[in-house]
Amino acid sequence: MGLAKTEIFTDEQNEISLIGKVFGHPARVAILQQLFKIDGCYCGDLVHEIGLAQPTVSQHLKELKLLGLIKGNVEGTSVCYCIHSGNWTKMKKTMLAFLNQDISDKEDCC
Amino acid sequence: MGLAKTEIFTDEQNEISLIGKVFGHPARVAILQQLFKIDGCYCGDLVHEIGLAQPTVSQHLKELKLLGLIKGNVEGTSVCYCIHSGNWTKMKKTMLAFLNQDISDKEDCC
DNA sequence: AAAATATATCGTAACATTGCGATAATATAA
DNA sequence: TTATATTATCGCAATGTTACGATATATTTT
Repeated sequence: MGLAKTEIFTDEQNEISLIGKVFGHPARVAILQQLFKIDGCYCGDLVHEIGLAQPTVSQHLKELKLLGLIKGNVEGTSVCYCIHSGNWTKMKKTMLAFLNQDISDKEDCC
Repeated sequence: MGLAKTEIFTDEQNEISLIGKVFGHPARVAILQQLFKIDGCYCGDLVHEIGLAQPTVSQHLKELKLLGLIKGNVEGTSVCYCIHSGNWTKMKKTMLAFLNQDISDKEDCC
């Protein structure tokens, strides 16, 4: 089917899975790392940096924008991209809560 | 194509994307949360807990095992599952490094 | 041994994702 | 206005994912 049954899961579980999905492709990870590295707007040639065709990169940018992790601002003929710091922080909070679930000190039981 | 070009990305980027992928389905998130909640082995009816068919749950468990986040131990006719705490910690380290990339204090530029 | 129980694997249908060529849209420059 | 430059969208082929019925496997019980 290829279609997750989201209706049987909690909002939190679905939200985490959406975040997971967007991190689930190395190109999107690379784009985010690049935007952090630049530490500002990246108006340039992300296509050249990433190494995929322009329509492909554009599509990945769209998914990052859709989840709100990045912003894009038209500036002349090009578009400047940067991390949406507020949404990044929110996302981080959600993921940290999930990742930091306590692991008991006892030995792994199996 | 449906096939990520992993060879053009760094090991770190690919690793993060594999982690993202496994978190990219609410059922797998739910399974992990359940295993944390129980805080020990879960030999029981994860199928009933999750609400998907038994082969489907088994398949999700397999993917979690493949990434090393859980362990399964045969115990009689059933199998006990628990978090692989060592690998969870390693995974967490990787994800935290990615999530905690510094966001500059200046306003979002775009 | 046969039945019961629990989990894994196989096969497959439905849907999603990835990648890119072609092309559209938008803005600047000549 | 026409050319140039940059990004977005469309369309499609190849591959991946999800879900589950059917069935296999393995262990315990009777």
